[in-house]
Amino acid sequence: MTAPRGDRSLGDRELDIMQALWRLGRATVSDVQGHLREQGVEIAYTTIQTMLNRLEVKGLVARETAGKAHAYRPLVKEPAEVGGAIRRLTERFFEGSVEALAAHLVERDLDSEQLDRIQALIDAQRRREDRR
Amino acid sequence: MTAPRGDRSLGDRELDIMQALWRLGRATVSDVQGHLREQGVEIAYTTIQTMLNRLEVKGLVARETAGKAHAYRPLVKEPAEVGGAIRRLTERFFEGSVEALAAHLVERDLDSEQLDRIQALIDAQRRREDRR
DNA sequence: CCCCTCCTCCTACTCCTGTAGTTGACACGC
DNA sequence: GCGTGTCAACTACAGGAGTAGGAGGAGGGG
Repeated sequence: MTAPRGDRSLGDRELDIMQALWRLGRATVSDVQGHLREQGVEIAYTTIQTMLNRLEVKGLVARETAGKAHAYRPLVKEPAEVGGAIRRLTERFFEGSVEALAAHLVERDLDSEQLDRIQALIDAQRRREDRR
Repeated sequence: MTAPRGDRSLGDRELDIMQALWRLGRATVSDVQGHLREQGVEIAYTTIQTMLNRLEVKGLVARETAGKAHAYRPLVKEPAEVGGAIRRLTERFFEGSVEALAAHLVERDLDSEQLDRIQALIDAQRRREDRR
């Protein structure tokens, strides 16, 4: 009787690595390590290797044998993960309503300059939609 | 050399339980179980008890011996957790910018009716801020 | 007075994440 | 040919989340 799990999002480190792959497009373990190092994140080579292999098992990245080192390629797109993360957040705290999240941001997290810019975005967005 | 961890948010079930407490205010194990059952979530009594006790150790809930059964009370407010969740999301995917998250919602997730309502909220918010 | 029910407390086990060492293959420079 | 460095593959392990069983106490109903 153990947790079947299923929905579960990625862990922090897994996301670090996925993000490196999203930026790099296609990368070896060293590439990922180098990228993370630039971000100030230091992880052992073998750790990254382990994570990448586990991500492959989960079907989130593909491995291509390229010469000596393997190259890994993300199979899910970043937007999908962003969407998933937003969905989880809204389901958890806003009864699944993205609008309620947006309302929360407007009321709590954004200052008036930011509101101005969001305002402009809304206008632009509406023009886009009208045109269609 | 193990993960010191530290930032990590709550797990899914822990959040289920915290949310039950936020709704109920103060509740026994049975109360929580009943509430979760209404939400269609079925967890064993002792499981909830274990989670609550662990949450107490973490300092997220307080336990009060009330008659026969213990009563648990949330020590963190829901808004704080919502804020934390939003912060984590933005840090992860939007370089820490809440505004970028808002922009994402406007551009991807909200339809024009929702934009209308958000628009109205922005206006209201701005009036509130002007007054100050 | 005994049994049933409800609760607490303790214990245990699995899976997943995060971290990394070890080992062995292989290529390259000298 | 031999060291040296780079990789892949395998192995290991700690800690947290999630799940729950079983022992034992306390109280109410018959």
